[in-house]
Amino acid sequence: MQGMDDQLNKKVRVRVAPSPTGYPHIGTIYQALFDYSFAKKNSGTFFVRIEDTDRARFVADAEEKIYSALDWFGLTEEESPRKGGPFGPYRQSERLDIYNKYAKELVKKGGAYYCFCTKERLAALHEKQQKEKKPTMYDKFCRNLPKEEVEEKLKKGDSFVIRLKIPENEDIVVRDEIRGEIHFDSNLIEDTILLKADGYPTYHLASSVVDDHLMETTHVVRGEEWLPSLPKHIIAYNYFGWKKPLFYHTPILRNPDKSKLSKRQGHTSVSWYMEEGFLPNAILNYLALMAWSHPQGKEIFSLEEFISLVDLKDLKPVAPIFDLEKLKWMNGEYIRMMNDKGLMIKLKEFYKNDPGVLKVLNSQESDKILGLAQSRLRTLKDFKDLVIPAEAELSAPEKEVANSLKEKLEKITEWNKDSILIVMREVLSEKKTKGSILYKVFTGREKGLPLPETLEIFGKEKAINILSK
RNA sequence: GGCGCGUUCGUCUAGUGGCCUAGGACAUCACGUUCUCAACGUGAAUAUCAGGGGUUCGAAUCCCCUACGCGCUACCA
Repeated sequence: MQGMDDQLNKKVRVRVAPSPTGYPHIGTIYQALFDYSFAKKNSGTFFVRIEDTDRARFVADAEEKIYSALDWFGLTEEESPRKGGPFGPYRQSERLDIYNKYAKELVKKGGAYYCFCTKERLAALHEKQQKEKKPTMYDKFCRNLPKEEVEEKLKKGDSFVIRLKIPENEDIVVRDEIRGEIHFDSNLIEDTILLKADGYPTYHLASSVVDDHLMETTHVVRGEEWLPSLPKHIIAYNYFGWKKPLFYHTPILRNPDKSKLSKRQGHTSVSWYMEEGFLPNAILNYLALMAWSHPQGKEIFSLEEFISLVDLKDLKPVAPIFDLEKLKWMNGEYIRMMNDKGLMIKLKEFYKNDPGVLKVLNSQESDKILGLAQSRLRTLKDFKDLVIPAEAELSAPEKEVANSLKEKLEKITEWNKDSILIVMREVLSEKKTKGSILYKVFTGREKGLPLPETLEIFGKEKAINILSK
């Protein structure tokens, strides 16, 4: 507990550290939500570090997209490559000399060593280990190479990596603040690579140790998939003699089949949620619920409320299945909580490239239409089907209903929703049909915004026109 | 295979030794309202708390074992 007190005495600094290897992942937002909220609660700093050390998977505009995703959710960071800050640079590819320096320092301290093994040798080794059903891990071949031999190879310009020297025969005890103490047998931990042959660091050196230390991260919030490598990081911290941050491994989001949330089964891309008309606050609320529950059991709560209540140690260790249905329900709740103006802004933004819908939104009657639509939306995307009729062929009986309706509507002298409703009822009882058929006639769908109200808004002429088509 | 984490309704969960014959939410179904679809209201169904052993007067809650699920096991993060 000593460690915890120490950390709390320092200014809270938490980070989200995405890799620009694709479009922003909902999991990154999930992490950022806890980071951001915890930082705000403790008047700390939330910052972004871009982990672009994997050149093979690098995607050029991914970083830009990460920022716009963060902004969209209102989880804007204080320090980052785009904003700068006192601990920069915040892009790992610009910190290569730093990692290099610390890797070599670790070698000097005896906590790491040069390894000249070829990928071919490693591949053969793993194959052999697999055949023998032994753990596939590095056999420490270069761990005790004579100094002179190492010097010579380096001078010759041989390709090398630097590996972490894992102590032998030790019970490594690490602490995850959510789960408590965890024990690992050091003999089962690989002498992991810290610095790659291309001079780039791996996560184990750059992110988890050097950067988090140099950037004074106090609380590391990261996915559960990192738990197995925690002992490596702890060992490295110990070699350096650095004070460790507190570690929180958040439960991973899962697909309906329980595997790690993936593109194939779930929706992982932030842009998908944007395109489907989800509200950022609703998503955040839902995400918070995935690893945390409100002390009073509330399910709907604002970011502000979450910030005021959140404590990282209350996060749950159980990996939840991401339920899109519940998210949709929640999104609908958020839509219903908005005032007319707020909803209008969201809709105009969402449909900015859709002239058809935009025309409705910019019309005189838009407020009334929004009022009718609001309780019928689960996502912003639902709005279009409510206001833009579908192309549909009417059957013979449907045409008959349409004609009868037209005839009666034309006779109305006082055009309002009550008189329209009377006519609708007449038609329904004469033709002995359900109300849905009236909707089919007007909208091409068997459902829609309440007809008396919408027809009143449209006016007699327009209503008759629709039926004349 | 090895190591680690996890396990309460289909799903998200409440629950920290007696208030639990297990509560809430989503989804489902029914009813009410009704011009359709929603929204809203009421109600129903769904969990032998993974299984088995302990500890205890008493266990979903503590301990052990087993099973199952997931994660990791890369010069990815």
